Amino acid sequence: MEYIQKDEKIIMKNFDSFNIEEILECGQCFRFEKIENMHYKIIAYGKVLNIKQLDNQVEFYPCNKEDFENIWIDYFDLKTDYKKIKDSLKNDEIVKKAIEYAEGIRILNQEPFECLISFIISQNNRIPMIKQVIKNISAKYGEQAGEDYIFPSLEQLKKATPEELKLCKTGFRDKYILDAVENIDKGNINLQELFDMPSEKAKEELLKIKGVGTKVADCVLLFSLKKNDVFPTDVWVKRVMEYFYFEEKDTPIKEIHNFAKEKWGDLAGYAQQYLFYYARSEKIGVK
DNA sequence: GCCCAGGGAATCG
DNA sequence: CGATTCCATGGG
Repeated sequence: MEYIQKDEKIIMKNFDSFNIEEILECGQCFRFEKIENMHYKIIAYGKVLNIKQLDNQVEFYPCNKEDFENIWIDYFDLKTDYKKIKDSLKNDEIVKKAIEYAEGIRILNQEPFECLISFIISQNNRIPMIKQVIKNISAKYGEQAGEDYIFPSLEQLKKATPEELKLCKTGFRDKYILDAVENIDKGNINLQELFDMPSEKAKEELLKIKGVGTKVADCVLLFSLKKNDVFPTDVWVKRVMEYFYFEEKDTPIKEIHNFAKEKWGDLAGYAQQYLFYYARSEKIGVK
């Protein structure tokens, strides 16, 4: 991979395994907007960024070299060798098919606080609605950046009341958001420390929060805390796993986790993303 | 009107 | 432990 700065743009060339549509539409991230085909706008790390993918290059703008190196290389996981990961996972014929369906998926490294609140909102909710609620919360508590709003910091979200959150369409999840904010504010949970803990220990910490269960915790671990061995199992992943590996029989999440851990080990999280995107796009296992 | 959504808490047994 | 029920809201 190479990149150069040209005016207000970073232009990336000679990259591998990068498809902006697949990266953003694979359900890991909610703060993006499709401008046109292969042109998206994202909001993260206090910035608004356009990503426009052409045949042999990807443009990031507005963006300078400093931001690209300090923020976006890690955000887009550009130091990770996906070719190697995919080659290893392709030993499994089913995952191989899922990978070939979306070779350009990458797992983003999102901000832990935003990721945590976002996946609390995701529970028993639909993706367009989740995006709307996060947008509402950002507009109410976050800082404005052009026509957009940055997701609020802990200090900003501390000011929220249950009544206000409900006006943002959080539904019954208002108290869960506030419990997360309170736990972090009081130092009961330190998100930064979770980076240095093994997955199981970090997960225990997240589970202290009311409204955070196995699935939400696993998403936060995988999408913001670099824990690539976890296997978030939502309705789609459960369906696709049962369909391909458990003879379409109803299978407990625990059993699916054990199966994934044994089969894919430290790459389970990547396998999950390929399977999720494939299952949701092709509606695998839906009756 | 009915069903369900990238689930989890509360309350059973 | 596992199984049920409820939770707000909106779209199909």
